[in-house]
Amino acid sequence: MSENPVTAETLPDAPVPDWLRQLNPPQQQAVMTTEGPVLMLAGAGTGKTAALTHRLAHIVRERRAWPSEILCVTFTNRAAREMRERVGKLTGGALEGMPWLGTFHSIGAKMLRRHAELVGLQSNYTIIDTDDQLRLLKALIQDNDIDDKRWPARQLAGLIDRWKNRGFNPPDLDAVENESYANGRGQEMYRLYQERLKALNACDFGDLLLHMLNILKAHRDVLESYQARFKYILVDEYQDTNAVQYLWLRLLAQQRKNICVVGDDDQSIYSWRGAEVANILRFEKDFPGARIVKLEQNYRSTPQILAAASGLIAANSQRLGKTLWTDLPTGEKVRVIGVWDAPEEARRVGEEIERLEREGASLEQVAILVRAQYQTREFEDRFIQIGLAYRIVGGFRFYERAEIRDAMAYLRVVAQPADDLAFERIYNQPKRGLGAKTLEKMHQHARRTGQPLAAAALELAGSDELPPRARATIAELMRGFLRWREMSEAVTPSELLRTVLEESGYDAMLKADRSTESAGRAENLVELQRAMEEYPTLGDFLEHVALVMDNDARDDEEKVTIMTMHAAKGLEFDHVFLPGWEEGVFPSQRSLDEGGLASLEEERRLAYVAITRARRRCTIMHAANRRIFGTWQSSIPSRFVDELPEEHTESETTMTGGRSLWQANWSESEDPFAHVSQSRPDRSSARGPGWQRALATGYDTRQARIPENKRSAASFAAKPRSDVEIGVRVFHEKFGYGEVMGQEGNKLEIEFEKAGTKRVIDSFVTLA
DNA sequence: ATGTATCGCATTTTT
DNA sequence: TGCGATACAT
Repeated sequence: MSENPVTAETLPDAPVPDWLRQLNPPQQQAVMTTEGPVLMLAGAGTGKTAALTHRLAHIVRERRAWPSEILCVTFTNRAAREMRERVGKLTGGALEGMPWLGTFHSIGAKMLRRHAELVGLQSNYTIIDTDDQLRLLKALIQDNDIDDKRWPARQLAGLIDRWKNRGFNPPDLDAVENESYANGRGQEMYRLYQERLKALNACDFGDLLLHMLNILKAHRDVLESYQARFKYILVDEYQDTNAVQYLWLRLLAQQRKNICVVGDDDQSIYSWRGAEVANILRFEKDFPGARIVKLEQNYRSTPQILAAASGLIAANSQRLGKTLWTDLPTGEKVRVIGVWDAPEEARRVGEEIERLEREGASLEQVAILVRAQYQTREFEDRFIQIGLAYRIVGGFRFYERAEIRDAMAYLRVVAQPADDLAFERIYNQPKRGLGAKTLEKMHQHARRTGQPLAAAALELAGSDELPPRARATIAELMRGFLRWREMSEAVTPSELLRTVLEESGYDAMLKADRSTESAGRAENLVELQRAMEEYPTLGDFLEHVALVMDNDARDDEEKVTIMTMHAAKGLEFDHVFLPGWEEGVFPSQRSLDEGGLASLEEERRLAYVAITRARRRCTIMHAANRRIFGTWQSSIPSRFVDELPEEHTESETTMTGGRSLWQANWSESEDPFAHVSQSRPDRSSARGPGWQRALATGYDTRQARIPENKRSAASFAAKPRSDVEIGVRVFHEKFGYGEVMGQEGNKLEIEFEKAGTKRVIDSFVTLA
């Protein structure tokens, strides 16, 4: 059967196998059209992953290719994992490896390990993260007498990143690009940076793709071997590909042209990171005769949600244009709620969620999507107060924590003695009394002798260049590394780490530290050891950390998810809250200022993505006052609010037409000040001049204006804890240690050592 | 070498 | 407002 290829023309006659019947006709077409280029335009919620996974399974089941002959690229580890699982199920789990299913970067890294020598690296090269990158650039900038105030390392990092994304090697930069850093020294710095990386046997993220592209371009034999291997190529989220990724794919697909890309131009939200929507728009030109399949039936959202999103995105000019439809039953209109200020916004969301909970909704199906990370704080504060379980996605990732990176740095030096960046990170961590002066000496010596830092340090320890104390300390540290390196051959990575932490004094340092975080840090390190157990060699683990930095903290408790709209792409929730729809916040001021129409349209696409995450209910909010960078600013509703089609939305506001917000709140409780005067005596004078002013401006009235809602399940009803009383010392996960100053029902007033006085729910603290 | 005061500045983010 | 970096004192 495989010698009789199915072409697009013969498709109509091809019988659709039973197991594909559950797919709709366009999806079936996308699956069955295995030969030749295919562009799948898949709107939000139209079952594109189903189509993609079925297509993969179909190719394998029909024996058109072995799993190892299919290249399937995604952008995130999450997407790759999901794909792997779902294909596994479809093919009866017999699919042992899909070695070439993964993110662009992990596939790039894998290929590069095989051909590293072609770009002057060894196959055990280190993948450095942005933190290392920044430190390296900083040193470079200083060495070259560039004023890092005027030309910050961040900026150079950003430029280099952009150049790499666009496929530029240092010689490829034109005058304009070169001028963009330090008056025409951009190219020079880029070149020096690349040289430095090579000397360190290291790569940054951009290199994983760019080096590989260089290799494919320069070595026909390598290119041909991959062209021959990959009988089929599948690409997810094609609208997010940047120039390098595009060039990569075009080279690899050139021979067989069996490439299927899936994307949605309306969901392109990463152009600021180098993604080029143009890639999807010109696919037909690159691959003449490409079959275009549109997935337009939405299986996710109610007609109202879909209509609101469609109406909004229609305001964009640059679109391929799709018409999403659904036959799901009618639902509620999209709600638009105007509130007075950000704290009230958080309060409203909290109340709504508690209501949903009472109605039987799972917190797992509730999400709050914000434009920027800083907006999460307001909700975090509020949810802690009312005792609502939440999870903030993004923010600090596990592998970005200082203690984890320290531990990793030790392991990196063990695995790769030339890893100066790692050595520099930990040579005085824990504090050993080695400082900037010692480091400078080590650098000098390293440069003179052309050795890595660690080797230079070892030599210095045997000379009189350094004071005796420093020499002894370095010698001790280096003995440690030699011992650990020897040991790494014999024991598992996990055991090695345990020994290193113990012998380096890192454990002892944490134990000695009585601060709030040290206990958590120690736990994180134990968690790291646990995670390492899955990896046979140190190298395997280090690559995993560099590339698969996901930390799906799999906890069993049901929680509301708070995250950015960007992070939410590809996810769905029954109930979605979209706070902060105000001019300047969303669309963000920055994009309005510098990006012009193009970036306004990207913001609009972001709004589209956000709304289409909702399955059943979508609530948009805007506040009239918000504190930004410490100062209160009044704001007007986002233009996106006006762009929502009226017939599918329902507006409500707590403060129009003279009916003021606080009046609305008063009506809920007979004496709104009762609890205030009890727990906050200092505010009993709230009706004085300060109060008048507050009424007029909206400042500083939050405590008074927020009587605990009586329906707030977590705040009331609960019995006070009997084991906590005034004067007791307690521990709180977020605020640390503190002393109980007051108790009222299940609420405690605690004076925290670090965080000041807070009111918290007693179930959130433990006895210290 | 290390701890404290002050200044400045502020998206989105995966790998 | 709150964090991080840098400058200064110990």
